Amino acid sequence: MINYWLMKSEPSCFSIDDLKKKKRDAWSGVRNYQARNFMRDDMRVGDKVLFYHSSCNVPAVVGIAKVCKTAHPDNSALDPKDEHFDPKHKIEKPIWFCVDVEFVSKFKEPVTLDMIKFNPKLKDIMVTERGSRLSIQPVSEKHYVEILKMSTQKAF
DNA sequence: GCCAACGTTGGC
DNA sequence: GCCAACGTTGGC
Repeated sequence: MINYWLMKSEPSCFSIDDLKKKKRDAWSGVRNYQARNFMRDDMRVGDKVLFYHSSCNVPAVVGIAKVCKTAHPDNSALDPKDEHFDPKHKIEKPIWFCVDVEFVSKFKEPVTLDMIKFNPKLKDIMVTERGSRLSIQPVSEKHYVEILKMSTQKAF
């Protein structure tokens, strides 16, 4: 039984192409408790991830990744020079966690936020809910499959 | 750059 | 534990 997720990243910071190049990487820098809890408590190896580009010209799901390592302490929080530094996070008492994700595929055409909003089958997906800022969101299998389907269709 | 929505912090 | 002030996210 695997779960499905949507994970947001600003492409200027870390894009699907960056992940493709690196093959796999730690999803570090999350400093939101709800998002952390999803990673720490619910994500398993093999879970599928919709890679979403946020805060950019065309917000969109741009590809697929999968979880390749379960949660471990996110020690970017230890580094005072890191923008995600958190003095409350200690080696012996970590607060922040991240999973590792592995590149699976990049869509030929992104499934844009507009396309998602326009598709009635996706009308209750979390990412289009008002004020939905959570950077890691659970996605139902139906929604996941529908977005995959859209990624193989021509965008009109 | 604006701003609505939401999360976090800290005084009380 | 309340809640005002502040910070952040992210679409537009």
